[in-house]
Amino acid sequence: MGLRADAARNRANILRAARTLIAARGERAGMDDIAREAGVAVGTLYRHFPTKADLVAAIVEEMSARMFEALDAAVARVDAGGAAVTELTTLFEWAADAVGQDRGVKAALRNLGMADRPDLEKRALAGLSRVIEAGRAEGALRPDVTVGDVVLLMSTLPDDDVPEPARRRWVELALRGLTTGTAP
Amino acid sequence: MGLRADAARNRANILRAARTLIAARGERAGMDDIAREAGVAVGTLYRHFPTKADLVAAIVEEMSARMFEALDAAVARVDAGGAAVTELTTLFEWAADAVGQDRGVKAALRNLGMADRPDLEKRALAGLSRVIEAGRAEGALRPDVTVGDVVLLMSTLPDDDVPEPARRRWVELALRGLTTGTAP
DNA sequence: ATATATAGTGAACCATAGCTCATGTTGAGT
DNA sequence: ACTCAACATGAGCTATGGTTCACTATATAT
Repeated sequence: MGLRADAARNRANILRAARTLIAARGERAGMDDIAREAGVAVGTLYRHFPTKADLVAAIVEEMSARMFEALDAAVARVDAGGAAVTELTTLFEWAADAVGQDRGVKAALRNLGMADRPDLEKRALAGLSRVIEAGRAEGALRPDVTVGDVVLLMSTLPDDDVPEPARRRWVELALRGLTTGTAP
Repeated sequence: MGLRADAARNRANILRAARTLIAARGERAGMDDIAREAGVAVGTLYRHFPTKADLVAAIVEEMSARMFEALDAAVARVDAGGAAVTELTTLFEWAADAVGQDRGVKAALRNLGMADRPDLEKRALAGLSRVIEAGRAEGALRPDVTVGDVVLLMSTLPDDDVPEPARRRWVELALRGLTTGTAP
């Protein structure tokens, strides 16, 4: 068998605490703080995650999972005949919201560009490719737009030190750079 | 009279060292390192700059000065009848290069948005306004583009952890969001 | 019920980095 | 030359934060 019952419970509590604190304070969240929030001693924390980097990686992976859900949903809608630009817009807005609420998301977005998990990266890029290809076929996206462009833009989404309306405006401007729409 | 001869010399050395190390390592540059690079003891460093924030502020101010030169030159060319979009492009490309070579520039760019030095901020925004207004008049910039948009985009320029060609591509995409040009 | 591997505890360790201060040095005015 | 305020020095203080480990507790298989 695998984990002891109490160990499993603690692991879950640690992840929940880390999620909360990293969302709020980013990597500035301390190991002692996370342990206290989880109702656990530091040593226990280190039993489950031998290093802070490991813990952060676990959280970032959770973020990535949420991103995949959003991406998969978008791809599904595109495959069902939905407008690709609409879906791309939705994705950007989803990311902007996520970045605003959770400091860990930025790291997850960066992970898309740089290869930390080659397998997942492949999957993400494949999904995005699907959407972008469709958008180009529709003539709604400029013909030279690549997956790299989208990843590049997403990974430079403004942090949450930029107020919400500005972040939304940023998305609007970024999308204009990708789409074929002309000025009003 | 003001500074003693040796004090002035040391101050200059400190600023030079700080410039170099902050350009290379950003705010991660340590006070001890800067002092050693300047050929000076830490205490001397602290005599001239009572706190690290003060030293960084001094360097950021130097960066701002360089930015002003670029901006003023652009404004002058626009006033002389130059194309505003061209100048805006030049500004973005200048900033992208600067960010790539110097980690301190990012902080200086952020200072444009947030008010740290209200007087200088006013001047920067006035200059940018001039260029943007001209661009709109030419019909080369979309009518709804504001100074805030440009500052917003500039402050999210990719760091130097993004390779050079990608940074340049980013500028291209960002400018597309501001200009009226259609897809090729 | 007992044994024991597995897990938990938290005080202490260590490295880093900003900063201080008692002491020594020197530029510049007389 | 002499003086002294201004300046420089650098060992060490302090706070922070990741990490360890000797010891204690307990879940679970028998």
